[in-house]
Amino acid sequence: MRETYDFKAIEKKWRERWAEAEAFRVSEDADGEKYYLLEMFPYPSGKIHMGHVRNYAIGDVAARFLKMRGRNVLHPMGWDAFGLPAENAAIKNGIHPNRWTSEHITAMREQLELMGFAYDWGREVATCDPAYYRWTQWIFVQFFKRGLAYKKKNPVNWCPSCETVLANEQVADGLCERCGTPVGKRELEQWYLKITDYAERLLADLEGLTDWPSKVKTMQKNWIGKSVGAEADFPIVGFDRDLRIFTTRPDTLYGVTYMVLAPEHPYVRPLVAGGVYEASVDAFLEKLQYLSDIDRSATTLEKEGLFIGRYAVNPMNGKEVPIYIANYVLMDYGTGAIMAVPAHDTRDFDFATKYGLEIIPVVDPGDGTDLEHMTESFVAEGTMINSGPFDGLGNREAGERIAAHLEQNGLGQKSVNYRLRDWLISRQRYWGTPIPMVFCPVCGWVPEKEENLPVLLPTDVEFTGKGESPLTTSKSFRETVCPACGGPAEREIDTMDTFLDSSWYYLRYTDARNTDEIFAKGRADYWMGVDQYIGGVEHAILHLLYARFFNKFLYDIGHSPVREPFTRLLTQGMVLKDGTKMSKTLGNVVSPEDLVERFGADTVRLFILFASPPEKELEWSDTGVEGSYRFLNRVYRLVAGLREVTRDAPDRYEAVTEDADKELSFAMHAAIKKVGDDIGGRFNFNTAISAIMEFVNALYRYKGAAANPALLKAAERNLILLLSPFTPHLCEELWAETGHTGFVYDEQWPTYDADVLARDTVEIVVQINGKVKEKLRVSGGLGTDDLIAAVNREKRVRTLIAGKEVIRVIGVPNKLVNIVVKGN
RNA sequence: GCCGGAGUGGCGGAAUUGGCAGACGCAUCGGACUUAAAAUCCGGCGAUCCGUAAGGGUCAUACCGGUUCGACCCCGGUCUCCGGCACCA
Repeated sequence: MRETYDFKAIEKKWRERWAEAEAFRVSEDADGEKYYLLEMFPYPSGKIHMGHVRNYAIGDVAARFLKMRGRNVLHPMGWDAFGLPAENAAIKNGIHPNRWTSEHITAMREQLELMGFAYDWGREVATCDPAYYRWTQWIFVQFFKRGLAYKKKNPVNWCPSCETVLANEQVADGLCERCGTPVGKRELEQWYLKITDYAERLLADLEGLTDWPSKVKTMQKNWIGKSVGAEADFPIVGFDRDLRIFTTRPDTLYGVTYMVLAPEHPYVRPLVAGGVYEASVDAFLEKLQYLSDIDRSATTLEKEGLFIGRYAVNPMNGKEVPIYIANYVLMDYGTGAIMAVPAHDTRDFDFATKYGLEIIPVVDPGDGTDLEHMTESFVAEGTMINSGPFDGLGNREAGERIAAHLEQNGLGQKSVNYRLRDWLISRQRYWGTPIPMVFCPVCGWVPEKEENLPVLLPTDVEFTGKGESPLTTSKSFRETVCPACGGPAEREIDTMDTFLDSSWYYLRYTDARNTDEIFAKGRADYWMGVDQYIGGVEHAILHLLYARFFNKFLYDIGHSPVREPFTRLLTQGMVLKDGTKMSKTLGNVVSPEDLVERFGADTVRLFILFASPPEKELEWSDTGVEGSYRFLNRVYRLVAGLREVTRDAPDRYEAVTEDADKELSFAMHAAIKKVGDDIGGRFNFNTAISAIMEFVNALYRYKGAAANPALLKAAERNLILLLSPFTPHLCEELWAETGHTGFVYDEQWPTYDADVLARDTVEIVVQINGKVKEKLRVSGGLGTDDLIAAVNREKRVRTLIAGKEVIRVIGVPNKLVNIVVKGN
């Protein structure tokens, strides 16, 4: 064994051996209960960053650990390979996106392999591969066949920089989530997926995800945004149609003092046409047109509105109230119209105050609030007033009864609304999955025949970065024949949002090479669901919601075997430098490659797992990395130094009797227990590593004592096993150097002996009035009474309580005795 | 504004069920080894007070209060920071 830890030679050697042996291939036939461990696959940018390293190191330790615990672990990797950067490179440098992407995949795969991650590369997928996107298209066709994919003309979010439309989910604060450009509106005919049909299930099934962070569940819940209430029809004076509104507060119907329509509401024009209000309404609408989406949606924006000269009739009491249009009512939620109850809604209160509108309280908080002169709206629970037959009821019950009254009298009905909108999936880009639809002048929109899939991306396109989808420039692509009638027809030229590609990849991994079907049912049945999914919290809403939606759909049509795809979810924290996110613009990026070059992959893996628990943010520390490197050297030297003693020692050790031996034996079993519990339970890798460090420290202390070679040999062996999931290259080397054959990865995880951990004597704490005064050694395992008796016998304790009145004594076995005394 | 989460030494962080606060590591200081340095090994290291010393006292987990024999942990309130949503009727 060499004197020093030559990580370069060691890591290269074991990488090659693993690859040769295809050590990480798995199949359904292997022994052991299956475990599907998945990390979110990366976009092939060409370079891995610390976030990737952290994400995949967490997964890799878990995978290796579970494998050693006897599980049949599926741990695949692939590429979320469609997307804008490749296309932008094509526009800028004339490289075809396909070449750009495959080169970047190759580069990144090498970097991942350099880290020593145990993937089954035989299942690698790339979403831009026709063998993959064929099935993305197939899923789209299934959606279409069941009426869940439709094309609709609508004002859509348009990013002028990316030159494409965006889903609502991809607009943050009115800015494009990708590039930060303010998003505008365009009227376009686009494809949508009816995710709203799944809103209720996506919401309800969150309940069952007990091993998901509550934070993520809350975010999804808020995003789906379920509101329970009622719709009601308000007749409009002198108009032939009723105005339908949605409210979550039917209890406040008697407090309605005006109505508000969204400016885009279809009734607005007919209601003002030819009248004196037409000109001012036009002016108001024009002004709104010029407002960008950000300004329009800002909460800080002053509420503005306009009376349109019409009145509506309250269906409950016949009261006539004025109709307004205002910038704070949205067309695409509810019915695009509201009843305004300023007494019990903050927004309505603001508006009413500004325009001098009537305020009628109908819910009394019952705390003496002066309802005649309200200074703010009252939105909490209370007792009904000014509400005819409903006076005196609790407002909650009144709401139920009023909603029932509406329903019975044909004035409205109970209703549920979701904030979730249908998913706009058309993108006017080249580098994505073609939408497999054909427009026939006779048959309308027809899906491509399933046997003709995939609809391949054409190669004869120009990348100008302007205007419509680059697919329009292809001579061959657009013209086709109708799959239904065989007549001349045109292909859809938009491609899919890349989020569709990543919404089902976890299913494809179960049978990644299948050319006949999306995946064999038996294989998905065996592997699904994903037992542990790991990724960044930035995907808490979009990716995870879409993936759940796709899986539910595939479940409904008999393909996915599970209702929820991801049983357990871990969202890892960001890697920070100097308290902020690493970014090129800030120039604080630490390159994994450089660090691997200087310290080796094992050191980087160890540090990134040791510095912080996985779900927390991790502050990067260069000196901390050096510390991890020192530790691995220390381990290497320790094992090298022990060889002399352990080489010829027996494999089993007899019961230990010497004190020093007992200490080491205890340290060993304690480490086995702690490391196993910490990895197996809550993924507390940082404390697991601490425990290994303590074990190493104990071994260094022991080395000087009269050594028991057989015990040392066992300790050496267990140390290597415990450390191996974290620093696999080093441990394979040490495993081989200590005379073992085969991969340490294939070994059994060690077990501990509970009897060793139950020590003969334990140190217990003696407290007086809750303050630690003394520490004593007593026999282990004493019951409460025996413990107290033992403590009472101690001279030192009797001195402590001499002359004091003992009121009470509390004993906690193996821990402490607290003596409560009076006086000092 | 609403909804989450978090506040512990110089720093990253431990404390698994209410039971020794600060494990482990980083930084730093001291010692050994060395001609010397690096590396390595050993040791000190929350604050403060008393004591020459051995040793002992007091305070301390953002802040205020409560429950309890005992609180970083549970309860009520306040502050700060981070994240998500944001005119969704």
